[in-house]
Amino acid sequence: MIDRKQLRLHGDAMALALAKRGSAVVGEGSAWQQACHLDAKQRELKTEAENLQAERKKVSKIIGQKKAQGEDASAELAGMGAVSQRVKTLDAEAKEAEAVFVQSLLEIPNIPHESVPEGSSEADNVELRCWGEPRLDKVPDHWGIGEKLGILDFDAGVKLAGSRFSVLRGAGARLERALMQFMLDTHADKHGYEEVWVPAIANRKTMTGTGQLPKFEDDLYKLEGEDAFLIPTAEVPVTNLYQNMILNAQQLPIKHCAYTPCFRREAGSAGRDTRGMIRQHQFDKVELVQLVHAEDALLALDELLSHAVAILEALQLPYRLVNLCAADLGFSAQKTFDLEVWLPSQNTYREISSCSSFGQFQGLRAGIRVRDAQGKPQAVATVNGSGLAIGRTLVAILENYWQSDGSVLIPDVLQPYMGGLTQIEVKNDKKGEET
RNA sequence: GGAGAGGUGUCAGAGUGGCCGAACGAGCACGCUUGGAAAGCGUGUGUACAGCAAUGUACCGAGGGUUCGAAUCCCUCCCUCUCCGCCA
Repeated sequence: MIDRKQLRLHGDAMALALAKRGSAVVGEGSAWQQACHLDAKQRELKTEAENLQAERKKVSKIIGQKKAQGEDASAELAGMGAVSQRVKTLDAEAKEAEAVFVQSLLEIPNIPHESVPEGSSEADNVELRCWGEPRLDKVPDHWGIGEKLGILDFDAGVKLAGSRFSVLRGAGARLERALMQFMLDTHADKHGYEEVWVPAIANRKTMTGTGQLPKFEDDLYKLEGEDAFLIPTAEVPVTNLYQNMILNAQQLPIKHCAYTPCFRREAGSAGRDTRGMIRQHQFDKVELVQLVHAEDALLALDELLSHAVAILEALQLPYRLVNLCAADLGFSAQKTFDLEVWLPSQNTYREISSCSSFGQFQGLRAGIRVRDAQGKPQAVATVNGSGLAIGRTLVAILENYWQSDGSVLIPDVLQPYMGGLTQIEVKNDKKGEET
């Protein structure tokens, strides 16, 4: 959530910065315009209601005193009913205005940081650097590789749940688990993150705290009969661990890593990546989350990014680092670096981690604060990123470690987690017949 | 799922219509005391919004209602605990 005081004091500058995301964000009928319009109205109503309440409080006190002393209070009592009615009306109006105001505030995206490149689409994202030697020989799609090895089964996923679900078998399932363990161990033991294990279901308030709601309800799986959702990322529960808390300055930085399954409806991506494991309704991810002082946000982002990078480099997967332009920035993000892994079958880099700073945006929404030097609570800044998306990492390993005999080598660092297995061999087992 | 109890400030815990933003205590901070510490004494100690400020208003799980006036009475919902049932 953007800061309402900032909105009032520096509205024009904010509008300018927001427009980097696209003119519609601050255009006619936008939440931005509504918020600007409602701010003054909402305050006027509140002031009026408060004044009347003060009046009522004063007179009520006198009535109480008089009655206590057995005096006649009918003079004061007269007309108070009407005042009370008026208070009720005004108060209701003020509350309504406040609610609508906050609602529109919640629909305004974060303000891009000044270091975010301008742009109108993902084509304007800026490549910062590449690492590793991209493999340029002909490599089959990961689903082809996986099915030959008998470790990927998309038909089974469809049968059990529907499209965009898959089943891992044998060394594939083991590889998924190995990646999870390797990533968590690395972040917990080497990068200083405290591991947490959290629910994969979050309620509306929690979803609002990190910015998934109210705008993106269609992207979430909602639970029947309950006001709760399957989480699209561990960011949601992990960040909200500190929802409505005032932290001590010494507690920061807070660094958590967590594995969770993630659930996304992929409502807007019909037809994209329909084959394979790239875009699933359910996928595994190890997430990194940091809560820091506002002024440390961008430094923390660099640090967190290096932690995600460390996993890619340990796995010897070629990648490139991209600075997202304003138009491609997520709703809550202030600045985002994407890490894209090389997929030889597609002859391109594909996103495998997204590391963002949210500034105080989530801190303001979720009510996560820390006392400053004066003892006043200030919203914390949040930073998070994938470290990494496990399914896509598995895909990258299949393609980058594929050998022309059809087998796939296991990266050195994963072998201990695979029971010493050094490669996955082609299997010739026949599947049963579908009936 | 059934029955019961309960949700008050950092914690513990009073408060059943006005003198309650809220007792007493603990904790914490500062000061005094001390060779130093403990004890003791004193002072202070919530959040949000509006305002340059003085200050005002709101908040006793959430939302409604009754009343001139609600932490306190009524209704709805949420959550926690205990017992029973079911269950990985």
